[in-house]
Amino acid sequence: MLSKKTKYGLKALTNLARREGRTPVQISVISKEENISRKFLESILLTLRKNGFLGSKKGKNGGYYLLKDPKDINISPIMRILEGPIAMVPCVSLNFYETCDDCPDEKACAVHNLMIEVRDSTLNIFNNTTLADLI
Amino acid sequence: MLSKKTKYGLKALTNLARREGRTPVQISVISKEENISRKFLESILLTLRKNGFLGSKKGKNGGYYLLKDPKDINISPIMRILEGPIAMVPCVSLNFYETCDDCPDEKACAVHNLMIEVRDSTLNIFNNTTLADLI
DNA sequence: TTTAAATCCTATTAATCCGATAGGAATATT
DNA sequence: AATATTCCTATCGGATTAATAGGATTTAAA
Repeated sequence: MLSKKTKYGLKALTNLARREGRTPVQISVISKEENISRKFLESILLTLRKNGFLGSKKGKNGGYYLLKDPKDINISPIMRILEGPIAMVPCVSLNFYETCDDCPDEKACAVHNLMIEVRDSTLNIFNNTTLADLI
Repeated sequence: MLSKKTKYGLKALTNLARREGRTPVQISVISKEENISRKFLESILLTLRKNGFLGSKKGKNGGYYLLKDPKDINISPIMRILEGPIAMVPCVSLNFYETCDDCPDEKACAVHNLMIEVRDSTLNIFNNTTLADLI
């Protein structure tokens, strides 16, 4: 299941992507438009900014804005920052790999190989989707 | 992320599928072979049996066994019983549908449409995979 | 017929994660 | 100086997860 954090993050990003200019948009504006708890959204936008997906401006007339053109923002890294691993098991994760305690031999594990398939097909979608595609 | 319940359930089922006959196999045997907590596995096998994916025999020499040939056991319904929805958001789930509180219009939701794609590609894999394929 | 071996069933627990909230510090504009 | 905003850290309640406990029930075999 996708966390609300990820869902809200994506919605906020597409909300920004839909706008014409790059003037900062305040949290409260996005919060209202997308029906997202203001405080929760605040923490989400903060992590997106810290990870280089958003710029911000403090103080009056401040807010958040996209740093690049929506068509140049791929969603895979966004998914990884907000949701964590794209893979369904850590032992097939490309960016968050962990061994399994129970598995003596990964290559022989039925679940492992199945989940590689799922990971690849999901990743294929994400890698070919930009914010512009989401609008 | 795939729950351990699902992972263990799939491993237990493939363990049974790998065997020749249909004689009951005891929980403790599977538990040792697959490195799964005995009690936890017990509860998993119980739900699999209650949902028609396994047969069981009580008492001495009892245990669990597959009811059908592994090649006739598709994993999609197993995933749904153990893991719940295959979709990443309830609003695109075929079997566990729920509306979103925040979304005024599903069809216009960027996340919704993206997650339909992911659901379809994942489901395509599950629908075309049987226990026999997992071995 | 007794004993042992197994599943069946319900309840409980400890730990973790998630969504949300609180409250003030820092900063920019007017 | 006043106001509006992001920034930051901390916390909370509830849900979920993985695992455990303990006994009831059933079956096979000695």
